[in-house]
Formats: sequence, structure tokens, C-alpha cells
Amino acid sequence: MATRTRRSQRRTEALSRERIVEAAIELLDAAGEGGLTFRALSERLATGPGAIYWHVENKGELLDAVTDAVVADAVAGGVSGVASGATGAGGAGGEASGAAEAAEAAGAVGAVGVGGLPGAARDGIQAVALGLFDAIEEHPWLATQLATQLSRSPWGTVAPRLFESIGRQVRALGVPEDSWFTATSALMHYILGAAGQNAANSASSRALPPDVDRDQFLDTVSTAWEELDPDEYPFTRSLAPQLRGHDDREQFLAGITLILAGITVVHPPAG
Amino acid sequence: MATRTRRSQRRTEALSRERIVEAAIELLDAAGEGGLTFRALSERLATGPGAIYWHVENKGELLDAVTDAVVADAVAGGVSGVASGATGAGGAGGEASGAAEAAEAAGAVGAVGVGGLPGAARDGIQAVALGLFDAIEEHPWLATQLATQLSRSPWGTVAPRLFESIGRQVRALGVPEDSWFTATSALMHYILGAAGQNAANSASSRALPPDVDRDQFLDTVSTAWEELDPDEYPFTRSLAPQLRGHDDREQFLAGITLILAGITVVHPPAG
DNA sequence: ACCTGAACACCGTTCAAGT
DNA sequence: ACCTGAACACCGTTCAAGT
Repeated sequence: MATRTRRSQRRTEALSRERIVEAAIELLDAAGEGGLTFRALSERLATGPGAIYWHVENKGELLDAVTDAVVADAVAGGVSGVASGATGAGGAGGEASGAAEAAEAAGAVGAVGVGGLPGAARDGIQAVALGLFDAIEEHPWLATQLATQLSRSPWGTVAPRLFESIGRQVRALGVPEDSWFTATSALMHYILGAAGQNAANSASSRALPPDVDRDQFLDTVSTAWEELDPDEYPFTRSLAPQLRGHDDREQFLAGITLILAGITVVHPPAG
Repeated sequence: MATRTRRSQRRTEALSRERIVEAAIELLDAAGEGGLTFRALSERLATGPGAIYWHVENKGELLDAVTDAVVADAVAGGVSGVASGATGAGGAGGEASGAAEAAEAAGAVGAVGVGGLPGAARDGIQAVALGLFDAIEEHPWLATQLATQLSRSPWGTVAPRLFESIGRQVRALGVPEDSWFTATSALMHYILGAAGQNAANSASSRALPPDVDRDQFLDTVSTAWEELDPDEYPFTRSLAPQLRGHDDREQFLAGITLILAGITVVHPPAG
């Protein structure tokens, strides 16, 4: 994980907004939200704290830029002809992500057939959803950051990006036009909520054999649920066993299937 | 809004975890996340910064306690026989909230009939959902805080609280047992995502005539969407008009209706 | 047991000064 | 135009000292 890290920036390269965003992502990935500091950032960029302020308004704007860059990379492939890497900041974290690659994964998971839905559109929605899911898995800080930015400024760049890439697939489903907004919103909100919550599971199992630690984690949560007050939490307790060995990704897609089914029932295709 | 604020705490009352949480909520409501400071908190409580550390581990734990208290109040009425106010911290922000009162509001909004669903269970889900929706509207900082805590520690107290109150209603719908987890998760994730995002709209219109500013806000966002790049955002641009004059609450409930419909289609009642 | 308040380490941000 | 780095105001947290 540290093998490819640029030890110290070449002093010859000029400072730029892009390089700052890239370095910020590296810091966030390595040490979480607390790891992003103007001092740590300037040290990594071999400059002074003040220099960063020439390229970036303040820390809030930097976090917005960072979030936007990662989201843009995550939904790339669905939003326009320009493939992943368009922002120049996505390569910082690790393996390539993006909706295009996620589409294959979506096909591999045996999704429940829903009836009259165009299969391509359904795969497209899963691809976008998994693109975001994977991005949060790779950058756990993204979950909180997404919530912060979306609730602070829904008119920002991130919301339209998500709305556009999800909405196109909704349109492709044949949903009647006056239901586009409702259907797209519902999907977007579910995806954000679910991806955000599931981030913790993978955040706790970093740089470890993926399955071993995951099972251990679920076991801990499951046990905690079993120890809840029987009077106050009978339902949650009864579901604790089901938690053990459940698959986040599968669960996530099951939710999407649910919503897609609801869309086709409440807003049947016009054609 | 400032009329009922306790000017300075009576020195006679002993410091307690509950009073600290209550004061923290007041600070968050008044000045947002940046307003909660151990110095501001100790000033309001007429004590020193160090005193707080005797009752609370650190700032993170304080935020967890604050979040838990507000959520407990929001879902009160659905989770057990104990009515709202059980935590002693809910009365800090303003008017009473809670799922019980929200149930009436749910009935007032003309929800789309979905078919074979037991009406009471459907109302119950709407009540829980609106209880959380209102809590975030009243405490905008809750959206980010919820995301932070849930993604950091899903084994905490907040997740079971939400899961329990939503899950009971799912069970009441007649959903077969082996689908409880999927259905409850989907609803919970949607509610968290949607309520969080919609918080911004109301956050920008505080202490102002509710409708005037809301319309103005939607107008701003709508205009911003219309000015997006036509090549990159054709879908989002086409929906900009639909944004003007749309009702957050109605939209929120429409999403719930969608998911409930999906649940009954994919997981039909066993009976 | 509970509280005080000075002190420490650290942070975001500014800005006169440099090139 | 772009960068430097000391300085400022502020923050979370600690801890010896009090009652």
C-alpha cells in the first residue's frame, strides 16, 4: 500500500490545485479525516502552509474538491463518453474503480429478475450504484464527506453528477417522464444511505485478508445485537443471527432490486 | 427562538451528563457544528472546560450521546411504551417532535394506495420516517452526525434504535421472516439518505416564513441546474423545472411508497 | 467525588516579505 | 504570479491543585 507512494514531491513540479487534491486524497486514505491537515499537506508537497491558500479558498473548499473528484471518477463511464481518469485525481488511492468495471461485477451477482425491465438499464443502475459503493469502500471518509457536502449545498457539483448518472438509467427503464424525479431521487437516496453505512464494515478491515476480518467484524456486531435489552429490542435481537455471514454487496443490490420493482409497479413503463 | 434560552445555569444544579448533552444540543441548534466547543459549553454551564471531562470521555463520545438522545426522541412512541422525553434531552431544541405526532401528519398527506398492505403498518412506517425527517429538519447538524456515527460504529446505540422501530413495522406488514432484514435495511438506508439530503433545504430557511424562503431556495437550485453544461447534464437540466415548487415532504413519502410497493412485490406477505 | 483553570500541543488562516 | 514561514486566534485535552 505504501510502495507506490510518492516519497516527497519533486520541487520542480509547480504546485497546482490538482496536485493538492491528489495529495489530500492520499492523506485521507492513509490516516482518515484527522489526517488531512494543512501542515501535513504542505509537508507532503514540500511547501509552506500558506502556499496552498493561493490555489484553494479554505479547507472546506478543498474537501468539496476532493469529494467531487472521487465521485466524478466513481460514476465515470456512465455520465459521458469521457472514460475514467477525467479529473486526474482518481488514481491516487489504489486500484482503478469506476462504473464501467463495476458493470461486470453486477452481472456476476445473480440479481433477481424483476419482470418487464430492460435488462441493460437495470445493469446500468447497478453499475452506477456499485461504482459508488466501491468508491466508499476504497475511501471510507467519503461517506461522511458526501453527507456533509450534499446536506450543506445540494446545488453543488456532486449532486448533479449523481443525479445525472442515475437519472439516465431511470429514463432508459421506460419510466414515464413525470416520474423521473421521484424515481431518481429514491434511488439516489438509497444508494447514498446504504453505501455510507456499509463503509464502516470495510473500513475496519483494511489491508487484511478481506473475508477473515469481515466475518470477525460481523460476529462482533451480531453479538452486540444479541446482548440488547430483550424488552426494548426484540426485533433487532431476532435478526442478529441473520447478520452473521451476510454479504454487504448482495444486500446492497437486493435493496436496489426492491426499489426497481417498486418503480415499475407504481410508475409502469409508458411503452 | 432565544426567548426561552436559559441565560446562565443556576450554580446550584450539579453538573451531569444529561445537562451537558442538553446544553450541547442547544449550542448545535444555535450555531451549527462549529458552535459546539468545550469552552462555549463550559461557559454556558458556568464551569471550567475540564469539568466536562469528568462526565464525558471526549468530544466524540459527547457527539455520540447527543445523536443518540435526539434519535431516541425522534423514534419515541414506536420503540416501546415509554413516551417521548425518555432521555431527558429532547426538550432542548424547540417544539416537541416524535413519531407519535408525526403519524397524524402522515395521514394528512394523501399517500398513494399500494394494494394489499395493512394500512396501519404503512402509516407506522411513515410515522417513523417522518419522525426522523422532522428531527433532521429541526436539528440540521443531525444529518452529518448520523452519517458519521453510523459509518464509524454500526454497533452503536443509534443503528439498533432505528432498525428496531422500522423493523417492527416491516414485520407488521406481513413480510415473510427471511426478508425482514433486507426490507428493513432498504427502508432505513433510504430514510437516512433522503432525510439527510433534504435537511439542507430547511437549514437555509431558519426563523423565516417557511414557504417564502423555501421557494426562493428551490428557485436558486433550479436555476443552477438549468445552467449546467447541456452536453454533460442533459437529464438533470430537463428536470430543473420540476424542481421548482416541489414539496420535500411529499417527495420523501413518495419514495417510501415506492419501496413499500417493491417490498410487497418482491417479498409478498406470507398470509 | 467532583470541580477549577492554567498549560500544552495542534490546528486553520493571515499576511508581510520574498522571488 | 506564486511561494515562504512566522504569527494569531482558537481548539481539544490534560492535570496538579483545590473543595
